[in-house]
Amino acid sequence: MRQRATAVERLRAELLSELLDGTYPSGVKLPNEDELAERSGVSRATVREAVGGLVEAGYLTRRHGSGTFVTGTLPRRHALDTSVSYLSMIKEAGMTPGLVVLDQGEREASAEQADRLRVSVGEPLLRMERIRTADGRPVVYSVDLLPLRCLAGDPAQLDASLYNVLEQSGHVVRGASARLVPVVAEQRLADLLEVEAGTPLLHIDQVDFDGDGHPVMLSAEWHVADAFELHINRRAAPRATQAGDEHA
Amino acid sequence: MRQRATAVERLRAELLSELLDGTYPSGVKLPNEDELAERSGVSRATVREAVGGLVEAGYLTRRHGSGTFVTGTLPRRHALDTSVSYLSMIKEAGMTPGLVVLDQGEREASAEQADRLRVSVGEPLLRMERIRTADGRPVVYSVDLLPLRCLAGDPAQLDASLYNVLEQSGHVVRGASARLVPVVAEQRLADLLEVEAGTPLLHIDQVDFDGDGHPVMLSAEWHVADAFELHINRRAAPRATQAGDEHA
DNA sequence: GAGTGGTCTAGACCACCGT
DNA sequence: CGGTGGTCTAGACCACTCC
Repeated sequence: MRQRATAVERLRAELLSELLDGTYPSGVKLPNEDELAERSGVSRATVREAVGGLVEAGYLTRRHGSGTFVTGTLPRRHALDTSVSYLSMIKEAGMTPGLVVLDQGEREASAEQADRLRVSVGEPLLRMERIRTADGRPVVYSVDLLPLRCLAGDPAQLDASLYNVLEQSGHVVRGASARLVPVVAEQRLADLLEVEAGTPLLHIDQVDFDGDGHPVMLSAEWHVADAFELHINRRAAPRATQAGDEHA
Repeated sequence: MRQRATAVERLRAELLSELLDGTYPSGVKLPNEDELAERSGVSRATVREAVGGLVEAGYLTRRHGSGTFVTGTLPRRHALDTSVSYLSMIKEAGMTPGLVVLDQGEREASAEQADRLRVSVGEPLLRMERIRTADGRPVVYSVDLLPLRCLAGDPAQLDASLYNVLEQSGHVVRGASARLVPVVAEQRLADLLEVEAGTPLLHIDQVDFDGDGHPVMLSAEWHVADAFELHINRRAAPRATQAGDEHA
């Protein structure tokens, strides 16, 4: 199940560790790409790929002709496009995360759930209904569903993030497709999240995928709007060939 | 001002055109990477980079050992992480886009606006207040602010997308940082968007950046929730080196 | 085993930045 | 001008899929 990490992944993880432990503080210039390559015993192309991932994630900034620099301000830690674990998002926002399990049990997959998880109808699923808190205040109510056979070990031992549990079972979550829907809290949600009925909430309906692109978890979440800021970083889409590109 | 397109960009645009014009219909397998390379007169690395962008954008799917395939169904979705122009998003969703200009004028940058746009307080800004429609129905109300000096030509000639206008002025929008806030429509917004007061809306507060990373536009938008689906594709963040990666 | 994408190398030249 | 990132090449070997 475990696969040897690539040179790119190893170098990227090493660089990130050095960024986090202060070896390269904010604003400083990294060694140039040739030197990083030589130092790590890899080619420059490998360095560029490793560094590129950290640039995309916001840790580093490249300046053509000048160098590669550690990003001054902290990257958007709670950016919806990159982060996947709310536990770490809350922690990195400087708040104390908490978790209240409202319900934990086994369900059979409905037709729709089976379709989205690409399993058979009736497949046994673990269902977790929880509330996340930040500094004691409810911020997210969520219902997660995942196939029991994706889990190794004792399902009762589910203290940590479901992402960690999945990872220990050989399913590293590599990405997700999420649908965003603004809603207003009806009475039950309002009570759970300790807000007034009618308060605007952000509903996120999400499918998580592992490294092979297989769906491994369904998450339905309701976020309190002002608990902490939800950000996304957007990139321009690729563009087709068009006329008029060649004239002066 | 015009910069020669790279081989990667040219090939990517050419492939995208062929995807859109039906040369490669849904589900079919693309020629393999060696053949694409030879056919286009570039190296395989260049092909991989061009194709990789289209995979990220969701047009293509790679299957290790099998080939690269045209993504099956193009879902009607509003992918907030990749697209930046709503005009084209609405078009690509198969609906007819419309635009109603409520107000267009010049304002001086406030302290907060100047800070976010990195210009001086009082800098003249173009302000556009508009409503986008899809098949005649209001879907987005927006207020855009951008420095007048970012614009070339006649400011009265603003029929097209602001992104196009910026591009023709030498500021290609390459990305954006957006804050998402679920809200409920107060009376004025409800009237403008033809919904009832209290209807949940998604508010997006955004800064657009050009290729150099300089902010070029502020956008405040309010989206009708059920007009079409708002999606984001999430990717796992890079991870630092950790213990326990080497055991069997 | 043949075909394909996944990773990596060593080296080249270009474009941009600052002095 | 030297240093840096940006682009690209030609080729190699590996890992996976399917026949």
